[in-house]
Amino acid sequence: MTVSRVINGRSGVDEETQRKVEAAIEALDYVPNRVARGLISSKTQTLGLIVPDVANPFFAPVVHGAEMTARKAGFRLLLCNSEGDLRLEKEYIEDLVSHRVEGLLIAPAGDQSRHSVFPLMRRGFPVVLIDRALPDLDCDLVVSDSAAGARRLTDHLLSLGHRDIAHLTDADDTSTGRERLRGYREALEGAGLPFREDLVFRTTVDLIGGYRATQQALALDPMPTAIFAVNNMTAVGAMKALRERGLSVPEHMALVCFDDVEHLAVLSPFLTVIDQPAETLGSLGAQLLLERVAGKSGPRSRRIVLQTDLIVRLSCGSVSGVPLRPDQSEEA
Amino acid sequence: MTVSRVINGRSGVDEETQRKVEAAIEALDYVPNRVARGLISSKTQTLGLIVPDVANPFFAPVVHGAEMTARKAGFRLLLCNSEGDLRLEKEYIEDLVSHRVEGLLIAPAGDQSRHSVFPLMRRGFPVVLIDRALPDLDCDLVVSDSAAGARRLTDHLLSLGHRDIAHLTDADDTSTGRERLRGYREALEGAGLPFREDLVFRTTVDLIGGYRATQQALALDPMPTAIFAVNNMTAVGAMKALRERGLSVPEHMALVCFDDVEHLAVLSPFLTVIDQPAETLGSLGAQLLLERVAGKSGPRSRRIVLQTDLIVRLSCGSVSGVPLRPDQSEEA
DNA sequence: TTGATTTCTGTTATCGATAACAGCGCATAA
DNA sequence: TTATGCGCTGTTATCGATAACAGAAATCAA
Repeated sequence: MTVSRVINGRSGVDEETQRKVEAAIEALDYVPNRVARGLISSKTQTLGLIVPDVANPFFAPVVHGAEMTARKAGFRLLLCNSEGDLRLEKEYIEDLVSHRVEGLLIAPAGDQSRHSVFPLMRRGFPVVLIDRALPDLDCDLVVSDSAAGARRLTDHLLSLGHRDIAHLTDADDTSTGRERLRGYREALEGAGLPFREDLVFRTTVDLIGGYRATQQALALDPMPTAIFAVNNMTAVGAMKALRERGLSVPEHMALVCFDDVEHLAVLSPFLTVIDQPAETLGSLGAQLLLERVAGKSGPRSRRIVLQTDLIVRLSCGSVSGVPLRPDQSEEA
Repeated sequence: MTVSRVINGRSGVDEETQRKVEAAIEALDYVPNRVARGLISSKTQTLGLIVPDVANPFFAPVVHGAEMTARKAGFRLLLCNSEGDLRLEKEYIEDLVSHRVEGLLIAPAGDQSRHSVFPLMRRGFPVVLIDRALPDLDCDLVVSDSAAGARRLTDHLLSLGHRDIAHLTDADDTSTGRERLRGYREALEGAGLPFREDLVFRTTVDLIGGYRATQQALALDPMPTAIFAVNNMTAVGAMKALRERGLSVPEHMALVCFDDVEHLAVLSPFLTVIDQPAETLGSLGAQLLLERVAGKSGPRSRRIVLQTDLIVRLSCGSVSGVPLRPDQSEEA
């Protein structure tokens, strides 16, 4: 008991005793057992973060933002990689809960993640979703405005004269994919152009998916003049397919996508993108979660939609001779 | 007690009772408390993994490999990001130990990490180092053969006629940096060329560091004809500096580095690199650690050095008119 | 029928930290 | 002298799962 008092810096311990205890701790390499502490207080000071792909450079700042915010509040963050696999994601959720993390920050693998998340919510377990919403699930949420971003990217392409714009997206099982598709469609319709289902290519939103979808897009006759990839890795896959066909950006094909990634931007400084506030996504998500854990947030769920930035580079060329206008850049 | 028996699938429970218990578990959303289980058994079935930078694409497969191996053995992996900061690294180590992870897999931030790692070893706590060794620390270890890789990269440049080869590396506080510098030096001396300290640029081994070091290298007179960057991010920084000076690879400058990263390779298909078996680094490290946790490994420490692959692309041009020989590629 | 055995379920004690409280010694006040 | 308070340290009970064992009911053997 006295040892416990010393460790936790409580008052009521003689200075002499305190010194003796500290000496003993030093001599024995004693490390207090947080497992036991967590058991009695049911406070593990730990949050869980599940992302579909730690290897995706978009998630690096998300993780970083969440971690910093958690640390500042004296919480640590357990990071798990669901690999976009619903089964694995469910396993991790159960695992983290049984380890008594005090709350979960989840970037869901897909719409079906709701079956894993809903039981948590029903129990009143603190959960915050980031990056992707789940259908029919009234949960704290931090996302960026995908539809608006997609509209801006598409408008940008339209303003440069592009009419046949291919869109590479996922199999309609994420809110981000749906919203970006909606933005794409709205921009087309706003310009009085028809929405063509044959220009929408559904695939896995990674390098290989982008590669294959682009191959299909290039097989169209006439070939589209622009490609709007739903995220960075899909765009990289598109680059690969284009290069193999001897097509270069922006001369033969315009290419735009979501997510600005520093090292990709250096290597392909021509890519026009929508930049999401990834670090903010993570830190705001963690903040909402911490509030909920502390019981400071009411029963109502909070939905935060962050605005995005259009960064115009050189990847869009011009179809009808309309020149590139660098002043369109809205980069900060 | 009967509930415990049902959960753990022990025998000696009536079928009827078992069904009732399972129904109750379902109805109550009951999740067993691993904290309590860990307390009594002191088996948390958890390993810790500390890496200096989760955002570095090199570490993504390392993490993945370690995670897969841990999972297969019924362990989970807590991932922590030390950001190359010794203080943060030390904090995470203490944190994970007090959470009673059963072993630690550490990619150390730098040589000074030994002050955090040594006390663990003294206590007999299971630790395995990956990617980087620590001086005077006799610890299980999985690294790749940096010196040999650096020799091959340098030999490749020499064989193409390059003589003034700049080397971008860190401030001599990681084993990988030292070993790569040694390989570079040995290759030069093997070719009868002097080792020139003025061609070695010490910096932080990230994008900004590579950028600044390259600016310095380009200020030399005569300018080097080749740059050997110690890792992928440093090379990306070099690309940025080169482009700003209007220099392109390989026409004006050869560029080689360690680490092959898929999406970077797609965007810069000219980069000649040493490919480290990153996933193997993670999975072998986890395997050694699991053996040590299980007490299956003796007191002697095991040191595994993995061989690397030279992947020749087009980034090295030729100074003296020696043509590129594509058959030099040793890609699998 | 009675003791032995098997099958099943419940009790007690334990892991380590700590909340709540008990107890001891000493000092000051009445 | 006795009562009251304060400062310090130790005891007991607790968190939840489970090992070890105890006990109850049913079955079997003699």
